[in-house]
Amino acid sequence: MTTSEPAYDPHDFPPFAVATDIVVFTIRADRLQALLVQRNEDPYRLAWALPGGFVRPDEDLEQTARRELAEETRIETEPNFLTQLGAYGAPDRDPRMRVVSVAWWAVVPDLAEPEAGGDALYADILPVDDVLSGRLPLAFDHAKILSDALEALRSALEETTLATTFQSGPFRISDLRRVYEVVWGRELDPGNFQRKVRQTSGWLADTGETTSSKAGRPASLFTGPSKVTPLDRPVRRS
Amino acid sequence: MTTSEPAYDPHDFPPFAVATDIVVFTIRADRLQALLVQRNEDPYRLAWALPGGFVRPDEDLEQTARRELAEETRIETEPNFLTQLGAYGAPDRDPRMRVVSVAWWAVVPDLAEPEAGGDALYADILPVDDVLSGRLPLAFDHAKILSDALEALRSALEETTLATTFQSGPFRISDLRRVYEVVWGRELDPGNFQRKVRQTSGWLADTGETTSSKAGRPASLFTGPSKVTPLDRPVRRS
DNA sequence: ACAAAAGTGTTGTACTTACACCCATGA
DNA sequence: TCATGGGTGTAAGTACAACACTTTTGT
Repeated sequence: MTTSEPAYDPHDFPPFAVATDIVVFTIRADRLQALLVQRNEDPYRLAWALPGGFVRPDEDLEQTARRELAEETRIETEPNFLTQLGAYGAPDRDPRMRVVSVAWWAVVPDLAEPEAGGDALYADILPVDDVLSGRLPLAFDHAKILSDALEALRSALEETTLATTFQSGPFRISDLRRVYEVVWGRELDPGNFQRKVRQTSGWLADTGETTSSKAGRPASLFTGPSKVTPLDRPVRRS
Repeated sequence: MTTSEPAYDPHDFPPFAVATDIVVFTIRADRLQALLVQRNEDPYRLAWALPGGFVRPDEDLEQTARRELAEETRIETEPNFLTQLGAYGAPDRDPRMRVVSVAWWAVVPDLAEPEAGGDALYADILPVDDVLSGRLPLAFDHAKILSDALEALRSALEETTLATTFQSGPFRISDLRRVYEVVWGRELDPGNFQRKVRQTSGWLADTGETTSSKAGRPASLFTGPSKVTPLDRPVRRS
């Protein structure tokens, strides 16, 4: 065996830091929004950023993300609440030192105004559009992470029953359709959507309740599955 | 704002190391195989493992993976050859120190017997089945990484034109079908598969050549697209 | 009665599946 | 001639998109 390179010992080099960044999606006012925090530390002090922070020595990666989310925004979550998006580690992504960040994403029903804590000055829920269009710049490479998370979300709506997790209680089929329309930025045929989701077994459970509607015929109310599951046939996006 | 937690400075703690692990799939002898190296260092000295190694201070994550692949197995690759699978960072995954590893995967046509180099004693191409069944144990959490990469590969065959990248030159449609059958572990109808891939525009380019067949009617030879692209309609796996 | 939203019917097209069958070659 | 794999034909079944239409409520 030949060894053309000298042995590399990670102890010889300045340390890496490992962090997490978290994208939490919700729908409010018929727009897709994400939970953001205003930084209270340099670099990017006062800039908006994804919640997140450094992994501690004996901490699991997902646990870090859940802890930071709780510290910075008071949102408490279950294990497996977050889905891993990937690792972001360009050498220059943090001016202080080399940081590799593991990004996660999740969906929550519309929630109470978040409370800030930890390293965050404020926590707020802001439209994803505003970030992607550049009107709302984010710290570090967080706009790229948010953009990648959005694609993961759009794809998950095609392939899984995830959409129901945007709902906090029993919902109408048109509420579910609205989720698709908001996330995909495209209108869907109400009749065809109705059939599609009703025919998919294991997705909706009819509560027997109906809305006392403000306008139009009352709608049946449904609940989603207890766990997000893959769909046999996708809900076609195009 | 309240700060219930003391500020955390990553410099206060023992450093993390960031590494990469790489899954390279190929098909040989009608079996799905992966490139593995035999470790020449503790821990897990002499055990089989995925190729990979530590990220250097000024190195991009994908660049690390490509460099390690070249050092350990002499396989030279282009940028964007690798697809990121995710980050693996359980606190106890490496007994020496805290290591977070970013995993990548890729497909190559069957290749010459790989040459070992760097930290690897040997490099070889071994059946994925043998790892997943437990007959061939791997170091660290590499069996889990390989299993996750296999699922990503199976899914990519459904949704993209990736299958052609298993072929080194012009190929028959039945060669392409064999890729699906080997990766999915399931036989496909030859006639229907033929129509499906021929009708998908942007996938196959007819070279005009045919095989001088050993048995049966000669087959047209095709080449794949220059870039892997998503399919409008998936090749259904189930 | 009218507006509005829920939900069902209908029809054409596209795709999938199973499997029969023909085609072109080597032995 | 036969065996072998390449490739096409065909028909049933399924799914989807477009859109008309009926149902059930509030005003």
